[in-house]
Amino acid sequence: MSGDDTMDEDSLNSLPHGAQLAWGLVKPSTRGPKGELSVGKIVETAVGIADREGLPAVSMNRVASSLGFTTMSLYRYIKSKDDLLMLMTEAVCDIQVPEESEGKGWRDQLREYVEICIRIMRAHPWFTDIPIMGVPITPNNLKMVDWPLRILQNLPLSEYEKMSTVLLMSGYSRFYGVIMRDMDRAIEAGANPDSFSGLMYGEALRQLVTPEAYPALYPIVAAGVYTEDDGNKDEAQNDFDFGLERILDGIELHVSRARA
Amino acid sequence: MSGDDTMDEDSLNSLPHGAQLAWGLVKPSTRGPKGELSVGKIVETAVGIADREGLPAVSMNRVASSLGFTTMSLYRYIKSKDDLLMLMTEAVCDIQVPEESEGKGWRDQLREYVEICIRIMRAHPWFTDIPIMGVPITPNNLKMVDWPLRILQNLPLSEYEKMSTVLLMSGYSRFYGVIMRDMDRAIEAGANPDSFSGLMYGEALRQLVTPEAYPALYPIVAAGVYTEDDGNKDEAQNDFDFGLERILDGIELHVSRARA
DNA sequence: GCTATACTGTATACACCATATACAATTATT
DNA sequence: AATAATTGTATATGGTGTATACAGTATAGC
Repeated sequence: MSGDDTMDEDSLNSLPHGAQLAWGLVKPSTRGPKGELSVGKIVETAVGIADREGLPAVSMNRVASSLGFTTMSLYRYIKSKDDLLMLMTEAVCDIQVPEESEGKGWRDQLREYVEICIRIMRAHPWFTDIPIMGVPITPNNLKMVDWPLRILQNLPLSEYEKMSTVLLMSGYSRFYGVIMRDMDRAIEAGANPDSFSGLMYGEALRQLVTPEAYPALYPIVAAGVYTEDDGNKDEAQNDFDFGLERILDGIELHVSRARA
Repeated sequence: MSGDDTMDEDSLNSLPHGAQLAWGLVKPSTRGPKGELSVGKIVETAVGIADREGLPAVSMNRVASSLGFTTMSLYRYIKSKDDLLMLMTEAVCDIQVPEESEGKGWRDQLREYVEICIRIMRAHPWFTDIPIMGVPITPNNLKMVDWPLRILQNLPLSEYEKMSTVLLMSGYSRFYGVIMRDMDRAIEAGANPDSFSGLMYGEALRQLVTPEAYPALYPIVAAGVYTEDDGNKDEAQNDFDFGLERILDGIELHVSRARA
């Protein structure tokens, strides 16, 4: 009945405009000239700029003029810049979720999940520059929640625990995504020889971090383990794997306890 | 000899100006009128504004006029806004590291570390709005690295593993700091009745998340487990504890393996 | 087919933002 | 007393997101 309809409409309209666009809830208009632009083109252009020049380069003006239009034309398609940012994250999360690879156990599958999360963040270094506004509410982003939940499906965990586990995994991904993004940036800056971008922080810290004030950190800084902006990727990979395996171990332990 | 001195000076000067200030490396000037402002006052004011009105409210103009000065006066003390942000994070990390509480084991101590990290982020919700520019290089922030390293000191882990573990713990803290910050914000917005701030997302998602497209997520959304912006803090606390215990379990397992 | 309507892209304007620069006032050193 | 450094300020520049008003255009209903 129509009462329900309007109620549904209302709750759908309460979504941010970006989310409404992502879900295909915005009806295309028939009257008036058909738009030469499109939400898709705008988002694609914005992602391209962000990929090449970083998130700060993505201004409404920049995106519009890249497309050969004026700034304000974008607002005929997108209500605000926040909506654009939401759609950008949505666009790069349009991945193909692997088939329910029967052979692999949940550990391998979770590793795969984390790996793909991080691949997204490294392919689009601006990704983690966009602050988390809240829980995912757009289709592709929700796929990135549904997928790991499916991996955990047959484990003896409560739904709260499953959700917690997914949060844990995605949090770990995001955190290391940030670290690897920073590392990539440092390497890139290092490749550019005339930007000495503070790779000498290590030397400065070696002077400032005294054994008295920082007894546990001192040997690490002294050994150069702390500031390896030099791009020792293998070590970062080891760090990453180490943490991931600890988390998986912890989950496995919990699962085996629950089974007993 | 003077050659070494200038080299040291150089490496110290390579630090961002904010870090130089934090380490007390900037010599006060003798000539000219003594400043009526001070770096301390500026940072304190900025932190106060951010605490009360959020990070976007912290503009150079706002900070300066709060102190009764003009915008540009701040630049006599601080080179850039980035430096101000760095000093803000430094200021709120000026915590007292607990004594080497002999009674407690490393698990309890790590829990304490995470707890304090999160307390900082909740007391200063803007904290996690500041993007991580790189590895900590200021005194108080380094204390927050030294402390957990000290907790791990006597465990049979390599220095790389210790560093990885600290990264893991601080990453987990930060991730949940973000979640709890968002939750606090949602509650605050909910307390303000005329801002219906999208607490109806749950209803919208219940329409959009179908069992076909999101088989594993569907029951969670349907049960209302997913979107509890309603401020069910206990559940968040459970989620948080659950993840933390899994991580600690994983570390403990690794340690006991290393011991064997 | 005509008209009313809704939509398009644009131009202009506004209120911010960080910060470069020039300047007068002030103070310690020479 | 003269010099030189440092302070706070006023002004200006080039950026940001976006509200608003407007002219042109394509469709819907008559």
